[in-house]
Amino acid sequence: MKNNKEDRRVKYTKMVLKESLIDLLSKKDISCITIKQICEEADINRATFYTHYSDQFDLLRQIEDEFLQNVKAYIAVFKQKKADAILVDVLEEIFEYIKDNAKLCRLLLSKQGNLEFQKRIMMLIYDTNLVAKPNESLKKGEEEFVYSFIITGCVGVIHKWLEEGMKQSSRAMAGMIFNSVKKLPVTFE
Amino acid sequence: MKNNKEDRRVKYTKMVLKESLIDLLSKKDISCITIKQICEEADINRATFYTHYSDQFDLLRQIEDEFLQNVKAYIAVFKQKKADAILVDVLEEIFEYIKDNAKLCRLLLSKQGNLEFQKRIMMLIYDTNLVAKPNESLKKGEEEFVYSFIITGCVGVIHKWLEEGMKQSSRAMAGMIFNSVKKLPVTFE
DNA sequence: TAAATAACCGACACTGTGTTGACAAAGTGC
DNA sequence: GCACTTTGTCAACACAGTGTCGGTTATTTA
Repeated sequence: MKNNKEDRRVKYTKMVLKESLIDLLSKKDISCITIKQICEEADINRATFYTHYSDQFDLLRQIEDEFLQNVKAYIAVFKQKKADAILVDVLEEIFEYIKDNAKLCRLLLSKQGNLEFQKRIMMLIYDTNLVAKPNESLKKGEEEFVYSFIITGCVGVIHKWLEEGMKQSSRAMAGMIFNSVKKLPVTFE
Repeated sequence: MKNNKEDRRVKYTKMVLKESLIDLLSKKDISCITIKQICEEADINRATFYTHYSDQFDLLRQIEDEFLQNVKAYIAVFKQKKADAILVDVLEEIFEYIKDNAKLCRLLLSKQGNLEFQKRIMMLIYDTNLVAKPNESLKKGEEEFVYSFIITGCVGVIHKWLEEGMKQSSRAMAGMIFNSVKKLPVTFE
């Protein structure tokens, strides 16, 4: 029985296919990449590709899944380690993580990247309770929009930061976001 | 001589091709749409498509161009008509315009839509001088990020509003944005 | 009405797709 | 070690869509 563990061969195949796609994505748009190309680059038979993924988009989706899973785990560990960490510290930590994974982040947020990924990031931040529910000063219904405003705003800033080569320090970025957001009618944990 | 005017046949062909693509986009992702489908739906010969556009993406790009051009002209007219209009009024007007063109807006900002379009909207707003340069309370270099934060934040809110069926009035949305943004360290015209 | 322009049509070679069945190689449980 | 299962490989297949031809027909404009 193989239980929860994946076959080593499968692991290898998936790994090289992912690497291959990421490599190709830095050169061209996802919709211009053919399955044939991915397989040639990875030196994997085309038929094998189809046993794991339905198409390029499915493969990309799973790369996204993995990335988001990592971020989630990372934040969880950090919050556990420093239970009393204030928001600006958490933000700095997130910017550090992005810096460490700059290549992949830049790809997933590239101009060809779709808005669906942005939305998934929003859901993730929502799940981690990083930002608390907006306070009672807002009318009912409004808080959702302010929340949306903040998260997409943050993603936009991160995008810009990445595109321009991360010249600012993680601390500076965290401070900037913190200062902007604290003025808006929401509270933080 | 045809000078500046376009042949009626060309006009018609381009029009039906655009309509066809917009129609198909509401059903599936741009990269799943074939040129053959677009032409069948528009009842235009496939060879004719190639005399005007290089591929689906080129056609979509030109749809975006046209839309952005309209928005720009619209804002210009409004600002001229009411030279002393304050920001919240301009915002309301923009939300009204979006409402009137909800179908197309929703498509261009759909989850399959790419971030490139978001960027183009940002540039447009920048060009119209709707939001003035951030004030001197910010360190040099920071203002660009705050600006980016606001615009992407706004686009996110508009996206959410459209996706959820525009239940709030244009005035309410304008007020919400206005109240959020005025707290951030920027000035407005 | 005549010349110019644009769309239509059928055909072409070409590339990528998704699936199949037979076979080889690697991993698993005993 | 062994038998058994899983996985990857390979060649071949029919099929879709692509981009590009010339030749023809229809429409527009002057």
